[in-house]
Parts: sequence; C-alpha cells; structure tokens
Amino acid sequence: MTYTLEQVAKIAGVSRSTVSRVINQQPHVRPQVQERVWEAIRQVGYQPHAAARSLATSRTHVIGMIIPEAVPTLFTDPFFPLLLRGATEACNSHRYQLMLSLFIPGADRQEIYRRILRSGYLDGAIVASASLDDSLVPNLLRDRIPFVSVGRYPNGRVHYVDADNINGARMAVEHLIRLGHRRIATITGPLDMIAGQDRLSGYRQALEGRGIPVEEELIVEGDFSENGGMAAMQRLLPASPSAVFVASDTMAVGALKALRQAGWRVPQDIALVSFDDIPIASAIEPALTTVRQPIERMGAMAVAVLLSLLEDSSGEESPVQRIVMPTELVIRASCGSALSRS
Amino acid sequence: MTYTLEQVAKIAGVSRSTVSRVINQQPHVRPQVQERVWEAIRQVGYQPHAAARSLATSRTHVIGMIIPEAVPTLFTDPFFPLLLRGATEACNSHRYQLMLSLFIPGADRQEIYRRILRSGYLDGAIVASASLDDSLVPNLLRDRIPFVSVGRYPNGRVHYVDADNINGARMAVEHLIRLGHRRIATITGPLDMIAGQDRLSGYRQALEGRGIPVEEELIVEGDFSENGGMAAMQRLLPASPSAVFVASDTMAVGALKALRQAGWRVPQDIALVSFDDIPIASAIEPALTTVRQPIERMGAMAVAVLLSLLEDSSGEESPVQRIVMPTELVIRASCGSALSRS
DNA sequence: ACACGTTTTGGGAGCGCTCCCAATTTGATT
DNA sequence: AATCAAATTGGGAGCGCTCCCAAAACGTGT
Repeated sequence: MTYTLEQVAKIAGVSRSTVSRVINQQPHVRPQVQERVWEAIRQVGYQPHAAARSLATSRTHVIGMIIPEAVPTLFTDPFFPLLLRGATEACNSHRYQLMLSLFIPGADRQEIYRRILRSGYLDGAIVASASLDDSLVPNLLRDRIPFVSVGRYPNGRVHYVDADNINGARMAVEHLIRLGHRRIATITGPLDMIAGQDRLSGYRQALEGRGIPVEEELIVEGDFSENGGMAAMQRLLPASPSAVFVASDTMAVGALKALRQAGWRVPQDIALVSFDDIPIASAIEPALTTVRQPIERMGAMAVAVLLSLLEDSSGEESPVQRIVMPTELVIRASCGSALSRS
Repeated sequence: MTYTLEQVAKIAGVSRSTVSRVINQQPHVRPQVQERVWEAIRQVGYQPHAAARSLATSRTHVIGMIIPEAVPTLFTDPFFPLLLRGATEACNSHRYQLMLSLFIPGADRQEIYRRILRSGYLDGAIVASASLDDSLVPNLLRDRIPFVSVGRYPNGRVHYVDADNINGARMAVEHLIRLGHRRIATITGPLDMIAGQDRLSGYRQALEGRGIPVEEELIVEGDFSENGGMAAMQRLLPASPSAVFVASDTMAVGALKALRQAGWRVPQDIALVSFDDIPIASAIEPALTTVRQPIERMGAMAVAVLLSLLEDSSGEESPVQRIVMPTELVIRASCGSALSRS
C-alpha cells in the first residue's frame, strides 16, 4: 500500500497543505501539529512521490553524469570509476541522485541528447572529459542546461573542475631534469583533449624553464591506451632519449613493454615518469614514479559546483567557476631517482 | 522555450489526445494526421516531459544500479565499471536510464533506501554483489520492488545473473592438477559473499573429483583486496603448497608480493592461478593465468532480465530467472604450464 | 437518402504534489 | 470585551501527461 499526502493528512487530522509544509520544513506550523503530522508519516511509512513533486516544482533532484565518448581506457582505467564514486557520495549527502549516461559512438546521439537532457529528467549535468570538438558542450550552452565540465574547457562561459595538469607535468619533468637528464622525450595524450594538451604544455614549460631546447622529434602523440603507449615508445626509441615523460600510467605500461622488448632496462637505461597514479602504477615492476591527481575529490567538487549553480536561483549569469585542483609527484622506482640519492 | 502537448496540438490543428497517440504510436490516427503531427513536433523540437509522463503512467523508465557495500576494491577493480558499462549500454538501447546508488557504510541506509526505492524514482533495480546477510535483498522482496541480483542468491525467489564461479574455479584447479600439482592451496574471497563461497566450492570439487584430499590448512580466507591477498599468502607459506588458486587477480597481485618478499619464484617454486582477468593480470610479471568472466555481458543481461520483469505486466509471479554465464580459463605464465609444454 | 457499425477524434478527469490566496484562529493590546 | 495584526490553516488551481468515454466522421449496404 502506498499512501498519498491527502491520506496522511486525513490520518493526522489536518490538510494536505499542512502536511506538505511539515515535510518541506516550511514555517507556520505549530510544533504540536508538526508532531502529529510526523507521527502519521511514520505510522504509514509515507514517502513523497518523486514524479509528482518534480511536476509541481520542476526540480528533479537528479543530476546526470555524461560521458561523451567511450574512450577505450575509460572503463579499465580507474579514473572514471573514482570520479563516479566521488560524485555519487557527494550526491548522496546532498540528497541528490546521479544518473549515468554514456554517449556511445554509434548510438543516436541526437536522440539520446534530447531524451536525457531535454525531457526534464535532470536538473543539471556533469560532463566528463569531453573532447574539445565535441558538440555536447555547445549544445548544453545553447539549451541553457546547467552543467559543469570535468576537465578544463578554455572557451566560453563553462564552469569546470580540473586537476592541475600543467603543473603536474612540469613537476614530473623538472624532477627528471633534477636527476640530470637533458634528453627528455614525452608521449602525450590525444591532443584534441585539453588534458593531453596541458600535460604537454607542462613538459614544454619545464624544459624552457631550465633553458633546455624542446626537440619536436622527442614528442610523440599517444592516445592514453596501453597499445598506444607501446607504439609511441617504439617510434621514440631511435631518438634514444635518456628519459621519458609519459602522459598516463596506462600508456607507461605499454611503453615499458616496448622497452623490455627492445632490451632497455628501466630505470638504468632510460628513466620513466608518468601521470595518474592508478593502482597498477605501484603494482608493476618497476613501480612507476607518477603524478597523482585527486580524482575522487574532483568528482565531489564537480557536484558541489553544479549544486551551487542550481541553488542560485537568482537566474542570472553567476560568475564562471574554474577550479583547478593540485597534483602531486609520487616518487617510486621508474625514474631511478631520489630513492638512490637519499 | 519549452513546449507542451497542448501547444503542439494547437500547431498541428488537432487535440492533445491525438498528439499523445502519435507519440506513443497508438493506433487510430489517420496517416495524414500523423504526418501533420510529426511535422509540428519536429518544428518546435517538442520533447515530452518525463515527470508528467511518470505521474500519469507510474512508470519512470529509470532503473537503479544499487551497490550495497563500497567494497574497497569496488572502484579500483574494473569489475564494477565494466558491469556498469554493460548495463548502461543495454539501457540506452531500450530507452531506459540508469541511476546509480551507492549504499555507503556510514550513510543512513534506511533514509537512502526509502528515498531511492520507495519514492517512485525507479521502475526496478539491479543489485550488485550484495553480501548474503545484507538486509537490502529482503527489503526489496518485502516491498515488492522488481529487481535482479548480479551474483547468485540461493534463497528465495530472487532473479539473478552470475558468472559460473564454481566451474571456473574447478577448471582453474583442474588445470593445476593436470600440470602435476597435488598440494594445491587456495586463497578464498570473503565467505559471506556467494562468489567467495562458489569459487571455494569449485576448488573442492576439482580436488575431490581427482581423489585428492582437501586439507583445511591449505584454505585461507581473503577479502578480494591486494593487502588481503598478501596477508593470506604469508599465512599460507609455512604449509608450503606447490600451487595456489587465488580467488581474484587483485589478491593474486598481493600474493605475488608476499612470495617475492619470501624469495619464492613464480612459477618455478610455486604456481599461481587466479580469477577475473582484469587488465593488470596481463600487465604484471609474470602474467597471470586466470579465469575470465563476461562482466560486461552480465551487466547487459541483468538489464534484459529486469526489463522482462517490468514488461510482463501480468502482475503475477513470473518464474524466477537464474542465469549463469560461462567462464573461461586464460592460460598465461603464472602457472608455468601449457606454454612450456606446447 | 438512411441506418448502422466502425474508425477516428476531442475533452474531462485524474496522477500526487506545490503554491498562492483567502479564511480562520490566535494573542497581544487597548 | 473589543480590536487588529500576525500566525496558522485549508482548499483551489495547476504542473503536463495518459486514459477513458462519448461524440463525430466515415464507410458500407440497402
């Protein structure tokens, strides 16, 4: 048996409106009456009907997590799961719900977009790692759907949360420089993603900061996948760098395989530093020196920013929130470093 | 500007009802009128309002993915992400949405349960890896909420989808026996999870099937985590088994560390077989021989079963669906096996 | 041209809630 | 005891859709 407001009201001997006020913690209900209403609610285990509420308030208390591309690594890499976990926990504690949407290549994106974003299912959305030329962000902007991007989005009035990829990469490469390396290569992420671009910028900044010339033959584009990392490393071998900054741990695993095949030892023959600090980074031999980003906190932060947009019913253009969270260099064995010096 | 049925109807020169019929593909609308209506819909980009629909039909077209415990490994291990991915894709293609709920320890489970499951947000739910003594499943049963469990649930009228853990484990252990091992230990999963129990059953069955006595000192309980695997392996060392069946890859990584510390070589001194085939299994040295389960397909199957329950509005007790999906042994280096023989 | 059965169409009611306004009660003040 | 403002309460309207039933239109056979 499922009860309605009206029935609870009858049991408590008050009107619909009064019960509604009690539930929504509105003022103007005598404490004594409140008590009676709560008692009735408890008695029948009343739970307000979400759809009816939404219809009346045009708020659903649901936010969407939108993944525009099923990047191959997206589900084997813990980035996305951790982001999801952070976001879900934050939602839980604010009494919001998280709805998950994958915009899988091949699916009818138009159709999905309309069904999810324009049917009033969601109060707002979190967009994870959109590529820069994806139409999703422009569409959301056009339809005035409140959203937050996880991953920097330089153009337009886009609220975002990101890790400090530039400084993280810079720290990683500076560490290699400090260890005496001069011929430092990099395997980048896909350069149509801002994370790929930013990590490359950090690499350049580190070299330029120390007056080391950037050689284009030492820069190879990868795709954040293990195979991509392996292929990139193979292309890099002829240039014989003394160290490599790999833009993700997953690619570093591939690079390691390529090096092993070619008979190079890490870190003796070549030093490796990567990015992400996923569990495999410490499980593998040699353990990877890598840049850690606070993924779970980024998920929670994205929710917090989105909710602030939703609460702020002033209607008008709130200032754009751009949040960059600090990254941290975790030193292990693959750079052949501090461990041996300290 | 967002349009309603009524407004679209006016544009098409028909009534609300007719537009509703067209959208829901009901009969009794002349083709010529249908065309006019579709034209109007297209013209204004009309999208039905989800909440209004739900209120009228008491169907939301949303199903929930409920994770009862935030098992530590749950988000670093790709099991859950892959399950999610399979489920999400299946939802997409049936025009359903997936809502994600974590029942995080410490959160007010009662409150979350009521808010999510009893407010009419969901048409049904998928429950992932519930522990056997969790109250979630009994509650769902009591509240008559349609749901499917991912993970076998032996008691009661519970629909479930699971991997064939028993046979998978049996195959793994039989492989070790075939390689000549007799003193085979196991590191189990948590035994309050049915997956933990079943993998242990498979281990026992394999031994018993070959007439090898099961020795309790060779059975150690782990918890599916890396640290748990390491600790379990350490407890196992004094019994000096010649092979170990570890109930998950993640635990195998831990076990490997323990063995390395103790100076045992794998597979020369001890053979290892594990379960799951997550990416780390092939990235690590030695690559793990392991049992693969079709996680993504299990997610999709869970959705399919749930939708079949939802469609079947006959109301009454549909026969319980118990689906067990085949597992497969993937032979690599850690068992010191076929590779050297073939 | 009429009657009758069938198909197509329109509109009222209702899903369960919130919001607003008007009616009622309360209580402080004279 | 009467007055008035403020606090409290009740009920109508409406959110946007579906469902049902009755009305209208259509088509066939006489």
